[in-house]
Order: sequence, then C-alpha cells, then structure tokens
Amino acid sequence: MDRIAVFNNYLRHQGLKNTGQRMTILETFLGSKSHYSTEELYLKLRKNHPKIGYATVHRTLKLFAECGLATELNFGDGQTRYEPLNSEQHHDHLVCIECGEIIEFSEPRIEKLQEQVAARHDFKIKSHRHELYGLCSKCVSND
Amino acid sequence: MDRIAVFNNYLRHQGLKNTGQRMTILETFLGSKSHYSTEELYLKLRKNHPKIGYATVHRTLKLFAECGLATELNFGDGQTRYEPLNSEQHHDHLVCIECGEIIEFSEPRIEKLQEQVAARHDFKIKSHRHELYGLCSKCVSND
DNA sequence: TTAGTTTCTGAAAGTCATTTTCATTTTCTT
DNA sequence: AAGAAAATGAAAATGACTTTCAGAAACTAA
Repeated sequence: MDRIAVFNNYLRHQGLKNTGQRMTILETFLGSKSHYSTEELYLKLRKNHPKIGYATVHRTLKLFAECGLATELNFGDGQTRYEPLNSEQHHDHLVCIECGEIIEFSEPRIEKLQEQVAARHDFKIKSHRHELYGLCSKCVSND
Repeated sequence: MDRIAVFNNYLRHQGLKNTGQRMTILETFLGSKSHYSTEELYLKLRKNHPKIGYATVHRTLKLFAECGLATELNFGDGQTRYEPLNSEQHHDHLVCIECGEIIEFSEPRIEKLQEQVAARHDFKIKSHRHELYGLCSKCVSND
C-alpha cells in the first residue's frame, strides 16, 4: 500500500473527505526530502497553487502526522517541522546551528542503551527525541 | 566560586548591573530543584515579591542561560523551562506524558556513541538534546 | 443523478508564549 | 552627589499556531 493509499484509508476511516487540496499538499510534501515547516510548505505550494490557504496546509500537515505519514520535529527555532516518513529505518538528527543543515543519523546501539535507561527507571518509552546541535563539516572549515 | 559569584561576574563582565530583582530571582531559582517555566517562577516569586514583573523574570532567566547557570529545556508542551545547573554531571531527561514528571538520567555510553556519530559526519557537537517520552512507573501501573 | 447532509476551505480573528517598547526608576561611576 | 547607562514593569507587539465562520465541495442514499 503506497503512501497515497495510506492517506486515503485514514481519511475514510475517520469519516474525513478526500479533497483536491489534500492531494496536492500530500504530493508536494512527499515529493521532497525537506524538513518543511508549515510556512515553508505553504510558500512552496503557493507558486503553483495560489489558492491553497495557510490554515489548510497546517491542518493537512497535522493529518499527515496523525496517520503516521509524517513525523513532527522541533529543532528549537520556534517552528515545527514535518518529515515525510519513508518507512525507512528510524533515525535522529544532527542540526547545524550555522547554516541550518539537517543530517540524519541512526545508531542502534544508542537505541539499545535508551531502552536500558528506561528499564532502570521502570519507564515505558513511547517516543524519543535525540538531536545533536553544532557545526556541519562545511561550517567547521569556514570558521 | 559559587553560583551567585558566577552571576555577578557575568554581569560585571557584560557591563550589566546588579539589581535587587536579579538577586531575588536568582536565589529563588537556585533554591529549588524544579524545572521552572517563566510563568511558574513568576507566580512563585509573586507571593513574596509582588512587584517583580513577568518581563523581568523572563529577561533574568535568559541571563541565567547565557551565563551558564541554567539550561533551557523544551519538552514540547509549548513552554520553555529552565533548569538550574548544579555543576553536577550532565544528564538528560525522561518525561512522563501522563503526569508530567521529569526524571533525570545520565548514560556515559550514550554520550560516547554520540561523539562517534558526529565524527562519522565531520560534525562538531556544541550541544545536544536527548529526551525519552513515555509513562513513568506510577502511570504505567495506573493504566 | 440529485437532494441532502456533512465536511472543507480560506480569510480573518483569536490564542498564547515570548519579546519589545517606553517612560520612569535604579545603579554605578566619577 | 550628579550624570550616564542600564533596568524595571506595564502594556503593546510579535509570531507561530489554532479556531471561527460562511460559502464551497464532497459524500451518501434513494
């Protein structure tokens, strides 16, 4: 089942309607590997679809997150970002505080240790956030 | 050098002034192990110091963060929280999504692995954020 | 297909935490 | 003690996000 089908299923299941705007937003969102904020996606969409409003983009991104097609990210710049879920393996992020570049990483050994930490505290993990902030290779050398 | 001296040093060094409000806020802040939001600290201060304004509390907390006396935390509830830096060992957080409890943990092996990840990407870490969200022991058993 | 019901949409207004403004007060330096 | 610089508190502004609402579009049943 591809991601468009996932979304349609979710809509039907929730008694929601499939609209042109939602499809347009989904296609644009999936067709990029960016970590969009609502604002950024809205501006990008506006070029070809000037009639889609900000509120619709916002509401639709939240729908993506609800149905598991996107993950909400927050890198502390005051804007929530949405990452398309590529059914790829789980990953976390390196965030360059100079140029804003976002690099994905995964480290199963860290995940393991997280589980151990949680077990130590009788804590049941539902989700986590792990971000490393600093300078990417380009910005390190330009300093 | 105790933490009050650290703050005074910082003020002098930046050409800022030492005021009664700043000292009051610092003492109250340090005299608790909470993870205060601006709002919470403001309300607590108001009991004994009703003339200290919200903006001053806010500005002062940012000063604490600047001079290293506090760490800004964000657990996704829409409020920035400030944690007094106890010159204790670095730690990260378990956050209970049911009752809001915040548990500190530290795991040097995770820190090590983070460094390895960064090295892999030629990335220079300046700071990081690592939070595990889920249910604390109490909330797990009440489910 | 169509009427009828429900949900959507976009624009504008509303929230809420945070930040800034500004007139006045306080601190610090000579 | 006087002048210069910064701080304060109240109120207004900001900015991301969320809600409202009236008209538009999508679904459903006959």
